[in-house]
Amino acid sequence: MNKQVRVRFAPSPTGALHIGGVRTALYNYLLAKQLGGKMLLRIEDTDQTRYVEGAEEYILEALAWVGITIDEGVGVGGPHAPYRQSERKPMYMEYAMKLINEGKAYYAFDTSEELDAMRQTLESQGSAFTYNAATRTKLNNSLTLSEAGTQAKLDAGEPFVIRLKVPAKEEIRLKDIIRDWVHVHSSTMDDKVLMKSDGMPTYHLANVVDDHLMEITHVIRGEEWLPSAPLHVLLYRAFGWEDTMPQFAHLPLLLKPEGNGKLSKRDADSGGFPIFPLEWTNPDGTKSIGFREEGYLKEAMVNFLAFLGWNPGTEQEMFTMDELIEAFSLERINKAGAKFDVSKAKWYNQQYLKLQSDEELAKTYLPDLEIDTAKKIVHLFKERVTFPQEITQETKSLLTAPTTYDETIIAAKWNDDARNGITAFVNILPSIENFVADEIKHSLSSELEKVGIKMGKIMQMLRVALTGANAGPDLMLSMEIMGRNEVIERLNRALRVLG
RNA sequence: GGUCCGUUCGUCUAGGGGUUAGGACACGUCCCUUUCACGGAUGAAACACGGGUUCGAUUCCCGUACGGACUACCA
Repeated sequence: MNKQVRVRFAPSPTGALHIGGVRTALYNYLLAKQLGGKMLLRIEDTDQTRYVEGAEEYILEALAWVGITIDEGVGVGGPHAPYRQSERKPMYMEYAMKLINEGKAYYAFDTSEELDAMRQTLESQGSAFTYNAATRTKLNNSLTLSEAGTQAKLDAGEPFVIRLKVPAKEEIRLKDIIRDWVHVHSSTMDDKVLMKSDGMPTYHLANVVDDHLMEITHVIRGEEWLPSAPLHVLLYRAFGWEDTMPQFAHLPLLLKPEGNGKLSKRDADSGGFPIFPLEWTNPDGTKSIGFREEGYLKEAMVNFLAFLGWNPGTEQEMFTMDELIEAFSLERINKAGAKFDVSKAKWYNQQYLKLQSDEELAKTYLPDLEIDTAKKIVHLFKERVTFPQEITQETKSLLTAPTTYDETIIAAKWNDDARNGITAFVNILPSIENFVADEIKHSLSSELEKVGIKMGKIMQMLRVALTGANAGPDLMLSMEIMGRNEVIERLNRALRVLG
């Protein structure tokens, strides 16, 4: 009997959640739901200096928007509360002390300035500084100090950090679900800081302790964590938790749409597309656009994101959340980073927009109009736009008489036939019994037949006269929506203006 | 610089020792249509390079190149 699957999404509240973070959360969620497990949300706020007001609320709202529900964690509570690391602060020191007492970690008194200086000089000589077995015997720590000397510093309240004593020569192996075995030699690793001088744990300690305590079975996170994963393995080992260590899956990164490098906010800004799920007000007061506000549907977002780095192996492109839950597998996630190209996201948006009911769209995007009219209009525009709010915009222009007329069409098509045809049409307009598309069309064609003009000859000009534009939705339906009087008015005006 | 990870059409990707290397987006052409869009059809478009292994490598191995991540008392 396998134990229950428990996964976690563990962001830092340092600003708006990046779209890549949403994908990470999604993959976690998909796995949990598929296996009947639990999805946890833990807030990793161990760096008070980077804490940003409102970020946590943002994360919650963003996840809720795309439909990722949290079973346990910040915002919902659970048996392992608290789920905010800052509120778990005392625990971490206890665990760090355990390591110290067992000789697996040690106090270090070197200041960041001293270490920086050392790095600088070594770097200028072309080599790198690593705080590890090779160097720690020459540095200012409880390994080089006498027990009394260490205690004296501690008693004097001198600032210290606690570092992990990484074994000198050992091959660390790590099984990643996506990348298979990864080997790293401990001699290339750092004696990473576990506890900072402010008494807060670093990511590494807090993460391992919490994942263990919260009984996490799968750690699914971005590839940027792969280099420190061996350290985490060492930590599990040091605590004696190796037998219950979670499985790792390091996700490929989201890359810039063009050029090289990791996707960043700058790329999004210059490319004119969002990188955040929701609009975000930066600490300086400026706003960053969000997918939701730009008109992306959550279904499109989820489908698009799921396919960035994963695919079902079939030719099915459209997946609901439930279908994703069913089809998802960590093994089918690929290793290479994916360039983030929004054109596919737009296509998905269009597809999902078409799937929405006319009524639903009418209610949210044309709330001021009478529902039946609104539904007709939605039907007119739904398949021609990418974003739902375009329906509102298009409707506004449909319902507003044109002030200018497309010059090129006028030059090419404004002739006697057009003039006579439209005039004849205007004249029979009042006599159309039922002012609906079919009847309008019927009346128009029979009237044109009488005066001997082919419909195709004047349709373009009729459109320009009515809307000013050279392209647009079905004209008959458009006229039905405008209403008889408006059509007559617009046509008369065009006749007058164009002469 | 060091460590680790990666590399199939422009993009997202399927495939995997013998295939006409498949699909989707974007792009071109055609059809549908009163126009645009939708839809349909169709076209152009890829296995980074060099060595092995093998009867045969895009697929396996090794190098090289290129790309990425990490290299903080940030996560």
